[in-house]
Amino acid sequence: MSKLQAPRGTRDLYPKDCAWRNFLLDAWRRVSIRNGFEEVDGPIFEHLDLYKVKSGDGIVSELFHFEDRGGRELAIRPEFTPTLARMVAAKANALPRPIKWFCVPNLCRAERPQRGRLREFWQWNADIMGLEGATADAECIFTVVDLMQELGLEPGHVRMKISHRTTVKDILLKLGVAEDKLLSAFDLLDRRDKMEPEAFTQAAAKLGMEPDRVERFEQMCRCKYPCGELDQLREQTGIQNLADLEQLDAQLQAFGIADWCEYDLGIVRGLAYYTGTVFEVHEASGALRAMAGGGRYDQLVELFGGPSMPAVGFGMGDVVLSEVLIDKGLMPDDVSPCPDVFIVAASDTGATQVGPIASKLRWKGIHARYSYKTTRNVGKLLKEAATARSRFALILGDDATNGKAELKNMETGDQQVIALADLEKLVTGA
RNA sequence: GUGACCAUAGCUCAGUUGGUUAGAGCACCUGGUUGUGGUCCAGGGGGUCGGGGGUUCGAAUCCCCUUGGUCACCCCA
Repeated sequence: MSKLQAPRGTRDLYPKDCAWRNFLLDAWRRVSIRNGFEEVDGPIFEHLDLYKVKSGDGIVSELFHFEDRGGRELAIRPEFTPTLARMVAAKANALPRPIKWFCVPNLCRAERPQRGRLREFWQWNADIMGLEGATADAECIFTVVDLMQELGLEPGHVRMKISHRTTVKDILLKLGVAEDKLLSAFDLLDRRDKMEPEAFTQAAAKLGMEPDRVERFEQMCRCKYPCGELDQLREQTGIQNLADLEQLDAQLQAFGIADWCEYDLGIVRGLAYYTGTVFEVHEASGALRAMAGGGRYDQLVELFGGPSMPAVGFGMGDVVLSEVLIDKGLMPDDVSPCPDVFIVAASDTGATQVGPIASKLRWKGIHARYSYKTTRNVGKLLKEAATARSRFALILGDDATNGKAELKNMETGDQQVIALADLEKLVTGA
């Protein structure tokens, strides 16, 4: 039995589960497309080396890798970004700018599963490449907000937390952190919640901060600043010119999503990777891990052998998103496709017409089902139609061979005798 | 990868200090005899108690290993 179980951290998607998965993927695609992104995809496995480019050798233990019969080291994709960068780098000069691509790959990571994290999952990625400036950053953030809105989430449910590398850098410098200790300071910022207060203070002091500045540092990284109100941040940091963050702030307001967003200088994300704006979406209470994360990473394409090209993008996984939607009561009970018509044979004569009518309907693109039971008990058959969540039930009696039958609207209960010639029209409402 | 807790039917769970053929609800299937549905009633299938080994006259129950789940650490690209 154990050998026949699904591997750790994977999911079997039964019809209802698969419908839920598609419900999310469909929303991702719908939102991507209306925000002007084009769908791409790449191989489900790549050369292992591709993943070392961005993340170093340490990444190897966290992904599934294998050797093929020719001795090539390969790995199942743990993320899509390297593939994306490779694809862009390969045709950089032929692609019209800006490049706006999205993808909804399934990814595998060899990590221990826990709440919100599995070994195989689906992740929505969208990136804008070849465009500098806060507009592109804001457009990515808008796209994420658009998705949340599409799924019924509200600003009270989730928070878009935003920070900016250059702004935080300026703040750290002003607090007395030396230029060569900046990375360590970012690291400390990232880990602050997992540290004892004394350890935090000690570590901060080591970076060159005076005791009073350590306190200000801690205050700043715990405080949240509303989007559209940067004065608070100016006051607290004593920095008048917040540079890039101001431009981003203006764009977020222009996109009309300020009420979803707040600045949280504790948002750090991948250290060596992001170069400007960084953001994460969290469930409002902060109980779960991030639902989505992204930011600007202007060196990425170059890193993969392409030309220098600015880029901003994000990823959103299906696991935490599902948890939040279920938690908020926003996951529909059943999103499986409903039949348009369920055909019921109420007599032996009617039964002879089930096949011919079903096939005609199906050829017209109508979702038609019928029962495989032999019973003529209409009650039982209607129950089956109801269980299948069919919109209509077509009841075929002895008149079926004369071109007549009864059509029942399963929602309203209305039932009328119809000419089978009118069936398609009645069912499609055309 | 490290640690802690957990594992009985498809799902949610009972199961006395180790003691006869391991139970319930929901779900599923079949009937309620000749045409009206998400309620009824009756019946049925389904578990070698995650798997393997050990202790014992006897193990769902105790011990070890293993697989999976949950949580934290690592990591979070």
